[in-house]
Amino acid sequence: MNTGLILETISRYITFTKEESAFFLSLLREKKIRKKQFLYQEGDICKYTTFVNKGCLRTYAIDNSGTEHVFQFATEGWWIGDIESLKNQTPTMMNTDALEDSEIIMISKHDMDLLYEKIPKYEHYSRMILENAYIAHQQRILHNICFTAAERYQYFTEKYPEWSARIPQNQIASYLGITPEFFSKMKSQNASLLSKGGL
Amino acid sequence: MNTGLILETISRYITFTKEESAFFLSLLREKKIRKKQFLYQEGDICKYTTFVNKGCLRTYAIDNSGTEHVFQFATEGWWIGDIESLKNQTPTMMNTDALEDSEIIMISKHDMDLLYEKIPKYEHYSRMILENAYIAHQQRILHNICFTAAERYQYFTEKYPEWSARIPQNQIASYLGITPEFFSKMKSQNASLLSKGGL
DNA sequence: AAGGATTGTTAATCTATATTAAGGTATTTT
DNA sequence: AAAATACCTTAATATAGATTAACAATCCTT
Repeated sequence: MNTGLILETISRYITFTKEESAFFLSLLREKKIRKKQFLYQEGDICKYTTFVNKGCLRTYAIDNSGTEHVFQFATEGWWIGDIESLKNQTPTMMNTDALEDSEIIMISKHDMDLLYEKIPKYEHYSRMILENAYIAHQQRILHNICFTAAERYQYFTEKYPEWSARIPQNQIASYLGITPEFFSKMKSQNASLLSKGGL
Repeated sequence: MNTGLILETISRYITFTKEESAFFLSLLREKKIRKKQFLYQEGDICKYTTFVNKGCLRTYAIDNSGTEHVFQFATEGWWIGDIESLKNQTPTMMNTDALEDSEIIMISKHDMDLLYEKIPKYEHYSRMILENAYIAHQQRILHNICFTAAERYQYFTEKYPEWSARIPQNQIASYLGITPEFFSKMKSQNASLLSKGGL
């Protein structure tokens, strides 16, 4: 198993001793998941939190009329999972699947709790990344409330240039809360504005 | 200072020893804040996290055209604050003010860090309430994406019946992401649907 | 390399919600 | 208790973005 990325990611916040590191590594399970394959489907109870080692996953919800809405993406170095389902062991309302052939590392809820118990530092790590995730959500809510679709799109490309190039447009449109048709229209309007020297 | 509520709130997750409790209490500062008074304004760097002992506060952002958008409410027993500004010591993009004459308890960022250091348990408490806040945000994002205004309103009244009765409609409309005019229309349509036996 | 599936574009029409404007009721403040 | 402010409602009109539909351009897969 390739554990370089996950250890490096964590080491940005906390430093494991040799023993702690070994214990941590003993809890990891690797998994490969093919493009389009599901990791979780609506109704499942999430037992694992997931770290992406390679590839790209997404979670999305389906509304009453059957339309998919992307909640989050995760590429190399990102954690993904429905914290609500994981924390409360309730059925998730979301689907998680792979947008590319991917390689993931999973830790079970049980082992996470063990981790918090044995390595209190890990609680600190969790708080740090939770704070970051909370902040990202806060911004997303504010943007959905305060910005137009074009403004949200611009922010997205600036914040996630790599995703902007890597992830299909219809998926990004869904994340931004607009239809692929409108996304396309918006892009071409932006382009014509630019060519006319607008802005 | 009335510290009953804050101690009870925390005791739902962790148990302080006598000494820990005394240390914790030594870090609190009480403040009274009148209706309409600001606690923070856009551009301020938030130095304190805030617990509401009595009354009601709100945070809101102002968009490019000058419209206010409520991000969160907090009544008795709730924490309120811009975690981003507090964590990174960057200027906040939001305003926090009181909707009613209120009584709050504040802890400085410095003292919070002290708390995490001296009482590692408190890190656990923070992770727990952060997880809850994260989950609430996740739901709000999904609802904004998947639901109509009427559905969001219904969910709000079910989840926060007390707020629904206590907080002015124009503020709730803002929280839901709609205008007070549309809120009013929506309500009367719901009422007429009900009176005709619909649903 | 052909055929199907997936992804992206364009354009016409539609709809949920915004905007504007006006008047009505509470609730503070003086 | 008058005046001022805050809050709520109704209705006409406007608009950002959705929906539908048709067609290109990719990309997988055999």
